[in-house]
Amino acid sequence: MTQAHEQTRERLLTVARQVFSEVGFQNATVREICRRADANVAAVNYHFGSKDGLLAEALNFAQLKALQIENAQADACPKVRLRLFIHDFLSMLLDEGRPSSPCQIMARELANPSPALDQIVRDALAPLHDFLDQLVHEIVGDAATDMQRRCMVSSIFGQCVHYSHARPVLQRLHPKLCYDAAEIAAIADHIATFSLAGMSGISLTVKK
Amino acid sequence: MTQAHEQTRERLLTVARQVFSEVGFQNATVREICRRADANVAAVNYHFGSKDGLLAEALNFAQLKALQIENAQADACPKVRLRLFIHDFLSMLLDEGRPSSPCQIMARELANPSPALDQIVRDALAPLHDFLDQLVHEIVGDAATDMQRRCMVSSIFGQCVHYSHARPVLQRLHPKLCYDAAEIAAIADHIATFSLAGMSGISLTVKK
Amino acid sequence: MTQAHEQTRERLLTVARQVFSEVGFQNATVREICRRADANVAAVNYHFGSKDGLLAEALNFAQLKALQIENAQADACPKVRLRLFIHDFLSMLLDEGRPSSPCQIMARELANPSPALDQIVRDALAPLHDFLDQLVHEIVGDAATDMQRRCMVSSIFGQCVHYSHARPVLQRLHPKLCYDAAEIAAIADHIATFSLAGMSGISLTVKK
Amino acid sequence: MTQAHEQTRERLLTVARQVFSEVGFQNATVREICRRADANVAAVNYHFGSKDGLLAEALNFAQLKALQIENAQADACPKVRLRLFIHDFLSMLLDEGRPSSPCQIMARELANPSPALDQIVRDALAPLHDFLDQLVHEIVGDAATDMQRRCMVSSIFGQCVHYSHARPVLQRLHPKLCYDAAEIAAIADHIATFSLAGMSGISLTVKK
DNA sequence: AATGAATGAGCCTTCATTCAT
DNA sequence: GATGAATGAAGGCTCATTCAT
Repeated sequence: MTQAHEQTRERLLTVARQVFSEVGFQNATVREICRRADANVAAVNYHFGSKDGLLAEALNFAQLKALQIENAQADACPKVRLRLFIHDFLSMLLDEGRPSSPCQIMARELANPSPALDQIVRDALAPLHDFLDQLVHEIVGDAATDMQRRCMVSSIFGQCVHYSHARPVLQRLHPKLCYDAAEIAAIADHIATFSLAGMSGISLTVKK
Repeated sequence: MTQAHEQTRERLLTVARQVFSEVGFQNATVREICRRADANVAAVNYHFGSKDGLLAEALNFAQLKALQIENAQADACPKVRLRLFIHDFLSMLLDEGRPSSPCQIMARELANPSPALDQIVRDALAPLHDFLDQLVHEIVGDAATDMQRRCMVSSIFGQCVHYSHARPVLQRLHPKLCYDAAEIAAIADHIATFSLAGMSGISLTVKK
Repeated sequence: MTQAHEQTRERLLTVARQVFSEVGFQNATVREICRRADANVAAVNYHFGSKDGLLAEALNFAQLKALQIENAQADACPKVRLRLFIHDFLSMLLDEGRPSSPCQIMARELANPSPALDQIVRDALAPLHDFLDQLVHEIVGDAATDMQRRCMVSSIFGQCVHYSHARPVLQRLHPKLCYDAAEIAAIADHIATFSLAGMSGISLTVKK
Repeated sequence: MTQAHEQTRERLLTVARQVFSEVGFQNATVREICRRADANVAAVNYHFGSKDGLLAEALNFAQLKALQIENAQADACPKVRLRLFIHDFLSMLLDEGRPSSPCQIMARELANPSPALDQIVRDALAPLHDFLDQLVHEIVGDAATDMQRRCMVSSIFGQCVHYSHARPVLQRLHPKLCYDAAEIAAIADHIATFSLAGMSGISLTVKK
């Protein structure tokens, strides 16, 4: 029955995203994923060929791409669009309510040269960097060089990802920390204001 | 001869720092470390009790602490001191010439709650955050709230660490990338200028 | 096929009982058990979770319990029942033809506080001591104190177990020794006669 | 300095007897013995060639032999001498105050075909069985066959050793159990009375 | 003579993967 | 098509023993 087949497959993907987000790809075990998906131990290899194959399928960046398209088409000035994008991207990275966005897995695997890094770069990071570069370009104009814009993009992206990476540390430093909607909005607001001022500061420096 | 003992021990620590930096603590195997250090498989357990013990010893943050003390005593205005610190910290994180600074391991383990994360937070991250918070305080004065300063610290720290984390990604995006002294100086300069302007922008916002 | 599963499981249990009987739990290696059972090294952990788990399963005292129930319901005077029980119990302990009765493992682990000693005491030794105490009570009546009956039980039990424990020694002292059915019957007869007379002797002493 | 040499050697033997008594030969580690004896890790191999060699030296049955000679020369009837011997032997086996008598090690290694079993049989068990056989012969005369006397010896010896073997079990069954002098005397008394009556019972049976 | 650093075989266990059914 | 029993490589660790000093 092809329907049951598809259901198992989807259940595996959903569970895999959760588990990969929680403990990382390496720490995740195929057994645990299959157990939680109420599937056979061999199901992962059967449906996806291998654990690596499961990761590759689990990393679906459709939402992230949609975000960029929607943002690019938004009827707002570039600065506001950046502010909006940071908020939406941070939500994907931090919101515990989300169904374990592939972005959270991406963040985890960023620093751990995982078997899927090439794919992640190709499908998510390169487009995302291009998108941000374009947005930054619209904001700072031609005042900044390519290299400078590239650094600004890294600064913005780095700040966002840091809150995902450093969550275990930040929770130790500030035990009250809890990534609810209000907190995420506050962080996004900070990063946006900080970054817009930062970009502006560098543009001014350049003009001199 | 106690010298041979110490030499083996140091060789193990040096190799361990390299391997931990390269592949992370979890992926590192005791066998590989001993092989590269030209020591017996049991050497790690003999000298450090366990793989965890080796990690604990490998994480020596003396250099990082010295950096903070030196910086605090420097005869320069806070903004210049921040600029200097960012440069020195980035050097620890990125310079491939360094003997695999414990800071590089720290960066790797940031997001991977390793067995030594509590130690890392206690010995390195908490003091470092306090140090940066103080420095930011000197720069922005009382214009910013505690919460705002905390966010500024995360923004600065996050940008720095990102260049360490995302190295595999950035090298794929920009194949020419090479963290030599000049490149590190340029990055440090960017982060400092960006952040000082960012802090200033937030302070102004507050005053309104 | 679940049959293959069960067959492997049973083969492992059978071999494990043999090996544990031969060399003791600590000296037994999982590798040797799996090798003899013609199974993979990981089979023990797969089927029983751990070496300890294998021991726990190998210790099945159903036969020993059945022996007690059957004996308690036998239509014979207490003295005859004791004689019968000693014979049956000794058979379990000594008969080389038996599939390495769990009782033989029990005897080995008696003095070696193994991870399963609590289980052994709970499931086998405590009920067995209670059973013997009851039987002794029927034989000597109220002439003996609780403490005296307890000592009688230890004397009976100790004699039986000794032939299991000391087998390596006795075979060195008396090279012709061979625990065949006739020999076991002779030993059981001796222990029973010796013990009945011993109990009687103590009861008489008490009355004085 | 030969004196220090001898002192280390003796300290190792003393500690080894304690450790072997406590945890058994197999569970004992050379490191632990050397640590407690305040000696070098290599001391055992240096002084005794190997761990097995240490066991061989630790097993000194002089006390046990002295006991037998003294008992044989005692001015008392055979039955009283048996009673005395059982008491003295039990003291060696159970008294925690004693400097870890080699007999306690012997009891532990009885059932565990240890590398020193041949030596134990030759030096301790064979003479001891001969001694008991002689004593039993004096008590029952020629009424019992060789085989019967052999069984009587095993019954007596088995009862004694059982209290040593089964200590971990007996302490679980009767938590108040504590082998002090009074308790040991009581147990010895029981075994003696029980055994004398048992021997007598068998002798009578024979005559029929 | 005596040390202690170093050895390497071996232990139990975990895990992604395979294959007969 | 789908299962789950079975696989085997590899991991961290322990321990008696060795050998240069």
